[in-house]
Amino acid sequence: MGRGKIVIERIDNSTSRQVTFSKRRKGLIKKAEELAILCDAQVGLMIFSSSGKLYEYASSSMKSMIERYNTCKEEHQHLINPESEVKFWQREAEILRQQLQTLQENHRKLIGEQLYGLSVRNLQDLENQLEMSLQGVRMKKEQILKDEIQELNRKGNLIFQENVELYTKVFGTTDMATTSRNAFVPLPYGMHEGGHPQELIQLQLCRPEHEACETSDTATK
Amino acid sequence: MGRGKIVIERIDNSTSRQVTFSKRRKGLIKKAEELAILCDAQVGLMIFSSSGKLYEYASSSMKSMIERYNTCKEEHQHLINPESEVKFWQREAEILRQQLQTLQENHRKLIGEQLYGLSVRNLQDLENQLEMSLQGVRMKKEQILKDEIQELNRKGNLIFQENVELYTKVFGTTDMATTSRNAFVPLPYGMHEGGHPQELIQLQLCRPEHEACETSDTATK
DNA sequence: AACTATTGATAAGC
DNA sequence: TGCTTATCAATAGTT
Repeated sequence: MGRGKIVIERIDNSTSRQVTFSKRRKGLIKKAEELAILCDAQVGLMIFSSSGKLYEYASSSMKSMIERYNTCKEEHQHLINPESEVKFWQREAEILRQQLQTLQENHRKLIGEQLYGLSVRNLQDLENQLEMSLQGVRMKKEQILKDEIQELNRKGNLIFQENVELYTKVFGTTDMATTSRNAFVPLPYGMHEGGHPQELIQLQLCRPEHEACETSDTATK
Repeated sequence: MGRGKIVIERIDNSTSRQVTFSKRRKGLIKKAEELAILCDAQVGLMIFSSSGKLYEYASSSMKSMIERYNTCKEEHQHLINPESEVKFWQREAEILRQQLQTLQENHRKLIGEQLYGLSVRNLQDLENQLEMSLQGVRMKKEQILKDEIQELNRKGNLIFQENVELYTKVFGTTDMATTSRNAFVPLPYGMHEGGHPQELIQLQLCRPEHEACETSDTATK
């Protein structure tokens, strides 16, 4: 990805090696960070230049990365001294406990418990947040329902067309659509060919409470 | 560098997060290796997927990398300590990390992110939960506002009475009190003679739009 | 350090 | 997971 293709081998010219190191190191760290964020991963990266200078990136902390690495590898070969290791893990647990508590409190506030000590302003923010969330959830729900309906309609159409074909085979006519409309139950699943576009209209998503109430009201009347 | 630009933030959809993780991990390791070769650097890279699996690359060996890292950081004092203690704290941290993750996921769902893969039923529950929360928050907010108003009125009354007393002392009559009492609302802070009691009347709580709707709904039911 | 022509990486789709 | 392809991003070489 440059003006020309290059072979991956040690760059002889020390200046351009240096320049390339600088550029690629930056790119590598950027990509490491992106991976951590995008994929919710824990990434640790350490780079020693040929002159011995250390560059590092860690999505959490390099120390915890190394600890985790060691745990994972079960290589407790004292890569970090044991006493400070105990302290490290104690601190780690403390931090996690803290985070957990904060999150729990947030959660309680969010679900409307533990509202003591909040200002009107805070409550207003919370209210807005909840309304947003609610909107998101409702949109998602409606989307699923709409998709389901569309799928049902699609299947219904297929079945209807099959019916038409079968009818034709049995009676040698395509009249079925018109006759059955009068004779039997109306055609299922919003057929269109020569059919009842109105029925299709009924298969859409209504707002729950209101319309439900209204329809049942008018029905009883 | 794909079919479209993407924002660098946690990918909600777990499947595509997985896929992206796989692709980018590969790319990252490749670039790490290239950097090491091209620039004669020592590169160590460790990646934990969100599910906890470890992937690593090291131009030499990870162990030597870590040792060099520690040396570099001057964190290399070896002391002896029961390993079991370390393990205990590691387990503790792991448990906490787990809890944190669970809670975070719940939280994300609750605030309407990460709704992928939820059933209509789940979404309905979520919606109900959110509505309940919203109600709680709104009640709390109203309570605070009402309390504030009451407090203001109380203070207003006290000040008014003080004013009456002062007035009496100065003019030797309680006339002012009786006249302004005809206006029947207690006088607010720093009111002057013949003040504007109407302004106090406006200090009551109006129901916001939504709740007005909801209450009228439930009322009709 | 900039600047771009190019190559390389990868998002989306299957 | 792997393959394909249209696009975007990284960067090699140059100024």
